[in-house]
Amino acid sequence: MGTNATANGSASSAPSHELDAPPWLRVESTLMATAQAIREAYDVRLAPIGLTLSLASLLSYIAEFGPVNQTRAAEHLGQGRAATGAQVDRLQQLGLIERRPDPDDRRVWMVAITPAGVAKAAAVGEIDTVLRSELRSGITREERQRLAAVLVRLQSNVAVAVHGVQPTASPLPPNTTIEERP
Amino acid sequence: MGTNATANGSASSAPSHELDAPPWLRVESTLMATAQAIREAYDVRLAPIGLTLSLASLLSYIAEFGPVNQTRAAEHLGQGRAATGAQVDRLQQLGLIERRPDPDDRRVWMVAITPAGVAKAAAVGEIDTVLRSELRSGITREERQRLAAVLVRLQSNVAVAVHGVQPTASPLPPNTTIEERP
DNA sequence: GACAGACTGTATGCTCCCATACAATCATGG
DNA sequence: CCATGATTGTATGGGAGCATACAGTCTGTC
Repeated sequence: MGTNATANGSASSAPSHELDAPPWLRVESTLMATAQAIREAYDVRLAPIGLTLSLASLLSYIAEFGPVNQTRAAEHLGQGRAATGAQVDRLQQLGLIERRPDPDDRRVWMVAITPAGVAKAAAVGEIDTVLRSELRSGITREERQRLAAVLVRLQSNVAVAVHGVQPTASPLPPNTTIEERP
Repeated sequence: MGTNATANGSASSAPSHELDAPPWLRVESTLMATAQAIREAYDVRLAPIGLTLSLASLLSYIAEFGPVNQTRAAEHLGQGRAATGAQVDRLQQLGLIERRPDPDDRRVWMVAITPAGVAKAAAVGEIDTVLRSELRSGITREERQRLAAVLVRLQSNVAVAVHGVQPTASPLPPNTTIEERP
């Protein structure tokens, strides 16, 4: 889980309990806990309309960028094709998207949004706007920008640490958007 | 996945492709992607010694804070008891920890570290130190502190958004440690 | 034109976690 | 004492994702 408190102040038991935590992972730990908490918050807010964060993300993508094939969508979402295929199945069962054959390529399914999907996507957009504004309360825009910059730097360092060099034009660089609009 | 590039510069296809991304989720998206990348980096680095991030985290906790029961460990790691139990099983199979009956309470298993576990925990510590220093390259300490502060604020906002009020002394506030040592 | 290679979507097995339900055990009020 | 409630650890079913393997299809080269 991730809904940890912010600073549990005065625990009742040990006094020097504040800074024990895992002996390693400090900022990194906070970062990962925060990410999970955000994911959870989105899931909670999206549950009333019957979606999860990943499904809503896929739906929004299809709603905005016309019919696409699944590989494109998977790359954009930074997932594998298998996972995306399963998500497409579910969205299709919900009647929010539909698969159309590509006349030019009999292998691919073009995934397109339905009218019901358009409505759902609008609802997702509203929920996102509201939640995001709540999450950003008390955080200035400059802070967000600095945060994003450090995060990007961190991602770059991760890429170097894992793959040796940062992937220049790799097939999966979608989520790297940085804040630039209010 | 999370090993996204930092800024994919000039894609070959569309020119205005840089800032499209998911129409919602901006800083939040970057945050979550970064967290996943970090988790992956730890998993990659820990794989040679046969551990995963969650297992290593549990092992380190047991190594540092003597024998504990599983519920305590689960709370500290911010997980459920079931997941922790499974992890304890695996660490026990690896001979890194052992379960001892609690003489005062026949329900509980006190989880204690073994000599092999001590050695493994030391290896984990080394890996963590090295990787963390790599991840922090090019990021000043002040930036990290600001980052942590914003993250804590974000977590607080999430708690408010999800639970209405931030959990004051909830039973799971462990990961919230903030950077304070080099 | 035919064939080796690349690509799309899917199926399978694996990992990791949660949420619920459950048996065993403690703790407390009568 | 003993019945009721709480707590510990576990079993089970589910969700979500990955990596691999696979069949069907396109594409480039000879």
